[in-house]
Amino acid sequence: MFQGEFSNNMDEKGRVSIPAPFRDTLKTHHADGQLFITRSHNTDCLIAYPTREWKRLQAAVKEMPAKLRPHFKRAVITPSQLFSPDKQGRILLAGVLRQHASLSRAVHFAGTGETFEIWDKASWDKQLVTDLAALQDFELDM
Amino acid sequence: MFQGEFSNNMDEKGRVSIPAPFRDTLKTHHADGQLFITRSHNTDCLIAYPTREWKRLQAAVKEMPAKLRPHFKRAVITPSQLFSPDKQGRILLAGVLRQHASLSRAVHFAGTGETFEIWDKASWDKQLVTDLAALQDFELDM
DNA sequence: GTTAAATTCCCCACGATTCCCCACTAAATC
DNA sequence: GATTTAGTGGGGAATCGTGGGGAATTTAAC
Repeated sequence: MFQGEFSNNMDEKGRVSIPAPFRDTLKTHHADGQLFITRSHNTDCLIAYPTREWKRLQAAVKEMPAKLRPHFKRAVITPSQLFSPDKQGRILLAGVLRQHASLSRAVHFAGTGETFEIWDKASWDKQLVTDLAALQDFELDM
Repeated sequence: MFQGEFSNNMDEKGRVSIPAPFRDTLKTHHADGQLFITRSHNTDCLIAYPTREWKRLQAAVKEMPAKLRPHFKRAVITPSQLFSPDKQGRILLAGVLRQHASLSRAVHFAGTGETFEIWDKASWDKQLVTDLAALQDFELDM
């Protein structure tokens, strides 16, 4: 499980450390240790899928409304890149992906269970304000 | 049952002791002794869920209005941190959580039955004034 | 095709943080 | 008053994030 929030800094070369807890789950639960990273189709962030989840996504694409499929393929499947963290646990995010999430220096990692998201810290903070505002009057009954 | 109020001090390293009575109930009523700690979605405090209650929360997320779900996931589920108190019964809260509750030194623990809340002492005191004011003209009939 | 420049990859190194253990003090219990 | 328990502090080892150097590879330029 990918859980928790972590902020790391991207250096001048464009390298960012994957948070250690995420590396651990990747290593222990996902044999090949590889990550497919692509853009989110409806938020300003990137989503990292371990191989198993990436396959599930591809299966889901086949099930989605035919009209949306080409859009989704171009927007999400095509720009995806395969990563394996280097010995220091870092990845090098380049070009298209970095731009889509407006990544500059402060990079925010957010665990979402089977995958995790990669945000620019400022964007995340902004999003969080919106989230909390939307929940202000919500009462959870359990 | 988590019941009562307790104040402990966070040290320079960011460690806080869980009040002994809470540790006891955790140990006797919750086999794994683990705590999920996360943001409260509508108050300036943190909420600690034993595993069983955490599962109930996750079930509740599936039942909540679809519009709110992504907000709730980002604001509450993602930042959650899993703890098992160390040998001294302390935990080390991550920056994100510490900030949400504005925790500095005096940390206030408030039992709420199946879960308990973690407040900055000053915020708690302030909240209490509001609570009492709101109840000023209320007559309880029972 | 050859050379130059830029990029990427791999390794080492430093500083900060975190984790784990031990110790002290004050309060509670017997 | 002696003994246990709770909260707090600190030291040292290990881990993590981050910067930088240099080799290797790719890309661009002539």
